[in-house]
Amino acid sequence: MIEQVKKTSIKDIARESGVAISTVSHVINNTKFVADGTREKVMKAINELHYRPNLIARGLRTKSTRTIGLLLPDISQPFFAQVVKGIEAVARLRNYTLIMGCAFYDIEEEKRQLNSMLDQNTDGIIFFCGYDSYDHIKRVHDSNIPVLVLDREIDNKDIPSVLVDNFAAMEKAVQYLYDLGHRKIGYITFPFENQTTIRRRYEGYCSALKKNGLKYNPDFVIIDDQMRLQELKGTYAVIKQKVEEKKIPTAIITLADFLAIGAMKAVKEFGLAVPDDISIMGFNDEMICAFSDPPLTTVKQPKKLMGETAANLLIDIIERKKIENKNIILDTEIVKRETTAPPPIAKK
Amino acid sequence: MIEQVKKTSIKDIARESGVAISTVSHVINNTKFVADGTREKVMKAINELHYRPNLIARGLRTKSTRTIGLLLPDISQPFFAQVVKGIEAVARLRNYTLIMGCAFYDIEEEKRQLNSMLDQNTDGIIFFCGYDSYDHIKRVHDSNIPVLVLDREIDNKDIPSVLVDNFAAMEKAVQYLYDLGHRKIGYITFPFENQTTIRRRYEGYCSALKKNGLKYNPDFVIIDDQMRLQELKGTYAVIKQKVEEKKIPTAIITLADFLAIGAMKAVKEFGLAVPDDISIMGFNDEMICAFSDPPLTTVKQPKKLMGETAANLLIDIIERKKIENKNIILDTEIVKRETTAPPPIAKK
DNA sequence: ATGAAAGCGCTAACAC
DNA sequence: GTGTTAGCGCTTTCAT
Repeated sequence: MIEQVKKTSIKDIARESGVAISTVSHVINNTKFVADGTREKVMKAINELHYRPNLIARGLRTKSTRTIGLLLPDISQPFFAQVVKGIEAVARLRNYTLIMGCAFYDIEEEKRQLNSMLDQNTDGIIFFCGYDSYDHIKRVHDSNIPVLVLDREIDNKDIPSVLVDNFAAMEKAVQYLYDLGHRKIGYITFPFENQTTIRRRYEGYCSALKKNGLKYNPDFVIIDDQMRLQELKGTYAVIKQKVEEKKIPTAIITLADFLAIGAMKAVKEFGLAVPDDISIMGFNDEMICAFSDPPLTTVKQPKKLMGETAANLLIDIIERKKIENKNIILDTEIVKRETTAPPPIAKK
Repeated sequence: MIEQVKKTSIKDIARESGVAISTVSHVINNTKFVADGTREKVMKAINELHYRPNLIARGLRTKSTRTIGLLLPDISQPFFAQVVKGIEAVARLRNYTLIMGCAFYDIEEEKRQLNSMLDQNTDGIIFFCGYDSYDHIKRVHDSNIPVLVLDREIDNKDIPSVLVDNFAAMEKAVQYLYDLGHRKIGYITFPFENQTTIRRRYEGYCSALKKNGLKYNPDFVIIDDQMRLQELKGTYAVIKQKVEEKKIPTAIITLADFLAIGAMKAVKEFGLAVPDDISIMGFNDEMICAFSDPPLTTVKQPKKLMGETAANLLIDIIERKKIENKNIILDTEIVKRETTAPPPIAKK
């Protein structure tokens, strides 16, 4: 049978160095002055016995675990993974441990995991994306556990947040296509009843049309749920059908790059050239965008920065640093590549 | 100043329901028979006060935290993220919490994070990929903390592992190209001094050449480090140069899909058609493979399954279940798409 | 400058 | 069937 080797504890160090437990604690934590000689004896014992404080015991005592919880929809999606990279980097740098859970847009699952993180006494929690849902977040916030919402809009400005201005980003993108000469601009999105970030992009699209005197044409707008879990395949299938119905705008902008890449494949199979016959634009600036054929014009979200900003803000709050602004909005930028060009008519 | 609301503890439940603390503990954990009436009273109090056991306190007492640590190179790389998805799913299902750290192939960083996980008393640790390095893993294993290596070969069969047979996989892939008629088969890889998984693929490549009486031609083999951190861009740059030197095989196989996609772009820019002039083959079967232009032939690693298998095996070990085989090898399979075809000469 | 001891919330051995 | 209590490893108050 496996037998756990007993780890050395603060007691062992105290005995070994001939001082009291509390003294050892004070040299470890620098929490009181300890005479040089004593300190050295203690350090010697610590090194010799390879002592490392038990964080669980410390956590029980201090109520601080130096742990942050991260709730997100799905780590396997590149956008999420890249943001998480930023969070992880800062957590590590600032000496926090990251606990991660994926909820796959299931709000009950999210709550379940939230509870299990709370049970672990995480020092703070990041709600990264996921469906809109307010109550459970507010409840945690109200019980004075630091929380932060990342890429997930909620009205309550009391709750710290890190967001991108999705509305402005999409408005800018559509404006870019308009300025290129496009007047039939299509939009592809998931349904967005429960996801404000996605709805904001849609509203940005609508707003840009309006600003430029363009009429909203439902034939050019695809709102479909089958794309959500299968961004590439789903979009491909949906576009295939749309193209057959001959309802084709001169430019399509999508909610996310993978939708754009799926769309591009479908469109090309119908003999349409990108961007000569139709312009296509994505959103996110995934790594792959530079290597699609042709390389995809897109809107860049500062993924790593989003993660870093969120982690830093949350940890600042946990550590009760002074916060100037707890609702941070990050900028996006259009990355022009080769899938966008003036429409065919304009060129003639 | 923020004031933590005191959480309700087992004591509160005992008082509220008029029983002893230990009784409450027993109803929570089903660890002794408790009379129905008493149990009900306790449950009532638990529900009314929304009591949830403090896992930190329990962990201190029981030495079990229901937590598993995961050390990996970089969560932002799709391959890793997809495997992690499998790990996370199983951990969640079996009621374990996942602690994650990225070490970016820095062995010192890996050790640092390992230590911090150990400090947190994780019940087990998964070493997922990363550079070869044995000692720190062995040390943990020897101190009877469950560990598992995933996609990271080490000789010691005492240490549980989940691997893919990289040697056989690459051999099969090269054989596939050979059978298509190719006799000049190139290979693109990172250097592999410290990474057995990557070296195995290379050895599989060499072995397949040999088996078929082909001579190893250094002109067709690219081993370059700049591709590691910038798989797409790096490969693109490297290939660009190679093609200029006119050292072009009729088929190229790569260590990873992104290398293949970078290579494809470079090759196409030189006016070479894929697969008519040159066949290209990747490794991993990333989601994007089906949507590159043309869709990429590749070797599929069972990413999610790797994660699930690893998590299940580790947890089985943690829970001291009976293990039949603690060194699991998973199969790969060739996914034929449209970047491979007989070589131009063979077609004439 | 150092030590003794209480107590964080829980489990489990033991007593009744 | 239920209660009492020691103790997990640590921090922190209070004495000395």
